[in-house]
Amino acid sequence: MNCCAHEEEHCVVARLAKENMPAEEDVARVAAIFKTISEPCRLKILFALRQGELCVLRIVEAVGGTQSAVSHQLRLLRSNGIVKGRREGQNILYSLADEHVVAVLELACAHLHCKI
Amino acid sequence: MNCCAHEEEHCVVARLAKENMPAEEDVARVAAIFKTISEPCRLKILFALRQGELCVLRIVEAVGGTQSAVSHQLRLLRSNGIVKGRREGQNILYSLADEHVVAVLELACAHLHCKI
DNA sequence: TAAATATATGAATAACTGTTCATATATTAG
DNA sequence: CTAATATATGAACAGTTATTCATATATTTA
Repeated sequence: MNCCAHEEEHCVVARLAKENMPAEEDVARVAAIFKTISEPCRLKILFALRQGELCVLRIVEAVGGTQSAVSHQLRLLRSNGIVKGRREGQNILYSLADEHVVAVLELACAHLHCKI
Repeated sequence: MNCCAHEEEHCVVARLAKENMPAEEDVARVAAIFKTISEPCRLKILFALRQGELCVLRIVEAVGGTQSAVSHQLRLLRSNGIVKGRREGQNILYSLADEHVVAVLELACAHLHCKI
Protein backbone atom coordinates (compact mmCIF):
# COMPACT_ATOMS: atom_id res chain seq x y z
CA MET A 1 0.00 0.00 0.00
CA ASN A 2 2.57 2.59 0.95
CA CYS A 3 6.30 2.54 1.23
CA CYS A 4 6.54 3.15 4.96
CA ALA A 5 3.48 1.59 6.50
CA HIS A 6 5.53 0.31 9.40
CA GLU A 7 7.78 3.33 9.79
CA GLU A 8 5.85 5.88 11.77
CA GLU A 9 8.63 8.45 11.73
CA HIS A 10 8.89 8.45 7.96
CA CYS A 11 5.19 9.18 7.72
CA VAL A 12 5.58 12.19 10.00
CA VAL A 13 8.47 13.47 7.91
CA ALA A 14 6.46 12.96 4.73
CA ARG A 15 3.53 14.91 6.15
CA LEU A 16 5.78 17.76 7.28
CA ALA A 17 7.49 17.83 3.89
CA LYS A 18 4.18 18.40 2.18
CA GLU A 19 2.84 20.87 4.75
CA ASN A 20 5.97 23.00 4.78
CA MET A 21 6.66 23.04 1.05
CA PRO A 22 7.06 26.71 0.09
CA ALA A 23 4.76 28.25 -2.50
CA GLU A 24 5.65 27.67 -6.13
CA GLU A 25 6.42 31.36 -6.52
CA ASP A 26 8.88 31.43 -3.63
CA VAL A 27 10.61 28.32 -4.92
CA ALA A 28 10.97 30.03 -8.28
CA ARG A 29 12.50 33.13 -6.71
CA VAL A 30 15.05 31.12 -4.76
CA ALA A 31 15.82 29.07 -7.86
CA ALA A 32 16.40 32.24 -9.85
CA ILE A 33 18.91 33.47 -7.28
CA PHE A 34 20.94 30.29 -7.44
CA LYS A 35 20.74 30.07 -11.20
CA THR A 36 22.07 33.60 -11.40
CA ILE A 37 25.15 32.79 -9.35
CA SER A 38 25.76 29.40 -10.96
CA GLU A 39 27.74 30.37 -14.03
CA PRO A 40 31.53 30.56 -13.82
CA CYS A 41 31.79 34.00 -15.38
CA ARG A 42 29.18 35.46 -13.06
CA LEU A 43 30.74 33.79 -10.04
CA LYS A 44 34.09 35.32 -10.91
CA ILE A 45 32.43 38.71 -11.02
CA LEU A 46 31.16 38.13 -7.49
CA PHE A 47 34.57 37.01 -6.28
CA ALA A 48 36.04 40.16 -7.79
CA LEU A 49 33.44 42.39 -6.15
CA ARG A 50 34.23 40.90 -2.75
CA GLN A 51 37.15 43.33 -2.78
CA GLY A 52 34.97 46.39 -3.29
CA GLU A 53 33.47 48.56 -6.00
CA LEU A 54 34.76 48.05 -9.54
CA CYS A 55 33.96 49.54 -12.92
CA VAL A 56 33.21 47.27 -15.86
CA LEU A 57 36.63 47.36 -17.47
CA ARG A 58 38.29 46.42 -14.19
CA ILE A 59 35.89 43.54 -13.83
CA VAL A 60 36.73 42.44 -17.36
CA GLU A 61 40.42 42.49 -16.45
CA ALA A 62 39.80 40.42 -13.34
CA VAL A 63 37.50 37.78 -14.80
CA GLY A 64 38.63 37.58 -18.42
CA GLY A 65 36.36 37.35 -21.45
CA THR A 66 35.05 40.14 -23.61
CA GLN A 67 33.50 43.40 -22.47
CA SER A 68 30.25 42.40 -24.12
CA ALA A 69 30.00 39.07 -22.36
CA VAL A 70 30.77 40.59 -18.97
CA SER A 71 28.26 43.34 -19.54
CA HIS A 72 25.55 40.81 -20.38
CA GLN A 73 26.35 38.90 -17.19
CA LEU A 74 26.35 42.07 -15.12
CA ARG A 75 22.88 42.83 -16.39
CA LEU A 76 21.66 39.45 -15.21
CA LEU A 77 23.34 39.85 -11.83
CA ARG A 78 21.84 43.30 -11.43
CA SER A 79 18.33 42.42 -12.55
CA ASN A 80 18.34 39.55 -10.07
CA GLY A 81 19.41 41.79 -7.23
CA ILE A 82 22.83 40.20 -6.70
CA VAL A 83 24.87 43.27 -7.56
CA LYS A 84 24.07 46.95 -7.86
CA GLY A 85 25.66 49.69 -9.93
CA ARG A 86 25.97 53.44 -9.65
CA ARG A 87 27.23 55.79 -12.27
CA GLU A 88 30.26 57.93 -11.58
CA GLY A 89 31.18 59.97 -14.61
CA GLN A 90 31.88 57.67 -17.53
CA ASN A 91 32.01 54.61 -15.33
CA ILE A 92 29.41 52.43 -13.72
CA LEU A 93 30.74 51.18 -10.40
CA TYR A 94 29.42 47.80 -9.43
CA SER A 95 29.26 46.26 -5.96
CA LEU A 96 27.57 43.35 -4.20
CA ALA A 97 23.93 44.01 -3.34
CA ASP A 98 24.13 42.87 0.27
CA GLU A 99 26.10 40.87 2.78
CA HIS A 100 24.21 37.65 2.05
CA VAL A 101 26.02 37.26 -1.25
CA VAL A 102 29.46 36.78 0.26
CA ALA A 103 27.98 34.64 3.03
CA VAL A 104 26.44 32.25 0.51
CA LEU A 105 29.73 32.00 -1.39
CA GLU A 106 31.56 31.20 1.81
CA LEU A 107 29.06 28.51 2.77
CA ALA A 108 29.42 26.87 -0.62
CA CYS A 109 33.17 26.86 -0.20
CA ALA A 110 32.85 25.38 3.28
CA HIS A 111 30.65 22.67 1.84
CA LEU A 112 33.36 21.91 -0.73
CA HIS A 113 36.10 22.11 1.90
CA CYS A 114 37.91 24.63 -0.24
CA LYS A 115 39.34 27.93 0.95
CA ILE A 116 38.57 30.73 -1.44
CA MET B 1 44.58 55.88 -20.25
CA ASN B 2 42.74 53.92 -17.64
CA CYS B 3 39.32 54.26 -16.15
CA CYS B 4 40.42 55.18 -12.63
CA ALA B 5 43.68 57.04 -13.00
CA HIS B 6 42.63 59.50 -10.34
CA GLU B 7 40.94 57.04 -8.01
CA GLU B 8 43.62 55.35 -5.99
CA GLU B 9 41.23 53.18 -4.04
CA HIS B 10 39.71 51.67 -7.17
CA CYS B 11 43.14 50.64 -8.34
CA VAL B 12 43.79 48.85 -5.07
CA VAL B 13 40.47 47.03 -5.32
CA ALA B 14 41.21 46.09 -8.93
CA ARG B 15 44.58 44.65 -7.95
CA LEU B 16 43.09 42.66 -5.08
CA ALA B 17 40.34 41.37 -7.34
CA LYS B 18 42.91 39.92 -9.72
CA GLU B 19 45.22 38.61 -7.01
CA ASN B 20 42.47 36.88 -5.06
CA MET B 21 40.54 35.40 -7.96
CA PRO B 22 40.11 31.69 -7.17
CA ALA B 23 41.48 29.09 -9.55
CA GLU B 24 39.36 28.22 -12.54
CA GLU B 25 38.77 24.75 -11.15
CA ASP B 26 37.48 26.02 -7.80
CA VAL B 27 35.18 28.47 -9.54
CA ALA B 28 33.81 25.58 -11.60
CA ARG B 29 33.16 23.49 -8.49
CA VAL B 30 31.29 26.30 -6.77
CA ALA B 31 29.34 26.97 -9.94
CA ALA B 32 28.35 23.31 -10.18
CA ILE B 33 26.99 23.41 -6.63
CA PHE B 34 24.79 26.40 -7.32
CA LYS B 35 23.66 25.07 -10.68
CA THR B 36 22.62 21.87 -8.99
CA ILE B 37 20.39 23.66 -6.50
CA SER B 38 19.03 26.17 -8.99
CA GLU B 39 16.18 24.20 -10.55
CA PRO B 40 12.73 24.41 -8.98
CA CYS B 41 12.18 20.65 -8.84
CA ARG B 42 15.53 20.05 -7.19
CA LEU B 43 15.00 22.92 -4.77
CA LYS B 44 11.67 21.42 -3.74
CA ILE B 45 13.42 18.16 -3.03
CA LEU B 46 15.79 20.00 -0.71
CA PHE B 47 12.94 21.78 1.04
CA ALA B 48 11.27 18.41 1.53
CA LEU B 49 14.43 16.82 2.92
CA ARG B 50 14.77 19.61 5.49
CA GLN B 51 12.19 17.60 7.45
CA GLY B 52 14.30 14.44 7.48
CA GLU B 53 14.89 11.25 5.52
CA LEU B 54 12.42 10.42 2.77
CA CYS B 55 12.10 7.64 0.22
CA VAL B 56 11.63 8.48 -3.46
CA LEU B 57 7.87 8.03 -3.60
CA ARG B 58 7.40 10.31 -0.61
CA ILE B 59 9.57 12.90 -2.29
CA VAL B 60 7.49 12.56 -5.44
CA GLU B 61 4.35 13.17 -3.38
CA ALA B 62 5.87 16.25 -1.76
CA VAL B 63 7.31 17.89 -4.87
CA GLY B 64 4.99 16.73 -7.64
CA GLY B 65 6.05 15.55 -11.08
CA THR B 66 6.73 12.03 -12.25
CA GLN B 67 8.79 9.39 -10.50
CA SER B 68 11.19 9.37 -13.42
CA ALA B 69 11.79 13.10 -13.39
CA VAL B 70 12.35 13.15 -9.62
CA SER B 71 14.71 10.20 -9.86
CA HIS B 72 16.76 11.96 -12.53
CA GLN B 73 16.98 15.04 -10.33
CA LEU B 74 17.93 12.99 -7.29
CA ARG B 75 20.79 11.50 -9.25
CA LEU B 76 22.10 14.97 -10.03
CA LEU B 77 21.73 16.08 -6.43
CA ARG B 78 23.53 12.98 -5.22
CA SER B 79 26.35 13.06 -7.74
CA ASN B 80 27.00 16.68 -6.78
CA GLY B 81 27.14 15.88 -3.10
CA ILE B 82 24.02 17.79 -2.10
CA VAL B 83 22.03 14.79 -0.89
CA LYS B 84 22.93 11.25 0.05
CA GLY B 85 20.92 8.05 -0.05
CA ARG B 86 20.99 4.77 1.80
CA ARG B 87 19.08 1.65 0.94
CA GLU B 88 16.66 0.22 3.45
CA GLY B 89 14.88 -2.78 2.01
CA GLN B 90 13.06 -1.80 -1.14
CA ASN B 91 13.46 1.91 -0.47
CA ILE B 92 16.28 4.33 -0.88
CA LEU B 93 16.11 6.89 1.89
CA TYR B 94 17.45 10.29 0.91
CA SER B 95 18.69 13.05 3.19
CA LEU B 96 20.66 16.28 2.94
CA ALA B 97 24.41 15.74 2.66
CA ASP B 98 25.40 18.25 5.33
CA GLU B 99 24.27 21.20 7.37
CA HIS B 100 25.55 23.72 4.81
CA VAL B 101 22.71 22.91 2.47
CA VAL B 102 19.97 24.20 4.76
CA ALA B 103 22.15 27.14 5.74
CA VAL B 104 22.54 28.20 2.12
CA LEU B 105 18.80 27.93 1.54
CA GLU B 106 18.12 30.08 4.57
CA LEU B 107 20.59 32.72 3.46
CA ALA B 108 18.96 32.90 0.04
CA CYS B 109 15.59 33.36 1.70
CA ALA B 110 16.99 36.06 3.95
CA HIS B 111 18.36 37.81 0.87
CA LEU B 112 14.88 37.69 -0.67
CA HIS B 113 13.24 38.77 2.57
CA CYS B 114 10.99 35.74 2.40
CA LYS B 115 10.32 33.34 5.23
CA ILE B 116 10.42 29.75 4.06
C1' DT C 1 10.25 -18.88 -9.39
C1' DA C 2 6.81 -15.38 -10.54
C1' DA C 3 4.60 -11.16 -9.37
C1' DA C 4 4.65 -6.81 -7.20
C1' DT C 5 6.89 -2.80 -5.57
C1' DA C 6 10.55 0.73 -5.58
C1' DT C 7 14.03 3.00 -7.97
C1' DA C 8 17.13 4.08 -11.85
C1' DT C 9 18.42 5.12 -16.57
C1' DG C 10 19.11 5.68 -21.87
C1' DA C 11 17.44 8.14 -25.74
C1' DA C 12 15.02 11.78 -27.87
C1' DT C 13 12.96 16.13 -28.03
C1' DA C 14 11.96 20.83 -26.66
C1' DA C 15 13.34 24.71 -24.14
C1' DC C 16 16.86 27.48 -22.27
C1' DT C 17 21.35 29.89 -21.93
C1' DG C 18 26.03 31.95 -22.90
C1' DT C 19 28.85 33.93 -26.22
C1' DT C 20 29.88 36.57 -30.23
C1' DC C 21 29.35 40.30 -33.43
C1' DA C 22 27.75 44.49 -34.64
C1' DT C 23 25.97 48.48 -33.04
C1' DA C 24 23.75 51.76 -29.85
C1' DT C 25 23.80 54.96 -25.89
C1' DA C 26 26.00 57.92 -22.55
C1' DT C 27 29.67 60.78 -20.73
C1' DT C 28 33.79 63.47 -21.06
C1' DA C 29 37.61 65.85 -23.52
C1' DG C 30 39.25 68.73 -27.19
C1' DC D 1 30.17 69.87 -32.29
C1' DT D 2 33.43 65.87 -32.85
C1' DA D 3 36.18 62.29 -31.16
C1' DA D 4 37.21 59.18 -27.65
C1' DT D 5 35.98 56.33 -23.85
C1' DA D 6 32.85 53.39 -21.17
C1' DT D 7 28.96 50.61 -21.06
C1' DA D 8 24.80 48.29 -22.84
C1' DT D 9 22.04 45.53 -25.99
C1' DG D 10 19.64 42.88 -29.97
C1' DA D 11 20.04 38.93 -32.88
C1' DA D 12 21.82 34.57 -33.99
C1' DC D 13 24.22 30.39 -33.20
C1' DA D 14 26.02 26.61 -30.38
C1' DG D 15 25.89 24.11 -26.41
C1' DT D 16 23.34 22.59 -22.35
C1' DT D 17 19.49 20.80 -19.77
C1' DA D 18 14.79 19.08 -18.10
C1' DT D 19 11.22 16.19 -19.19
C1' DT D 20 8.99 12.21 -21.17
C1' DC D 21 8.65 7.46 -22.51
C1' DA D 22 10.01 3.03 -22.35
C1' DT D 23 12.53 -0.11 -19.99
C1' DA D 24 15.92 -1.98 -16.73
C1' DT D 25 17.49 -3.30 -12.05
C1' DA D 26 16.82 -4.49 -7.26
C1' DT D 27 14.18 -6.09 -3.37
C1' DT D 28 10.39 -8.33 -1.17
C1' DT D 29 6.29 -11.23 -1.08
C1' DA D 30 3.44 -15.12 -2.46
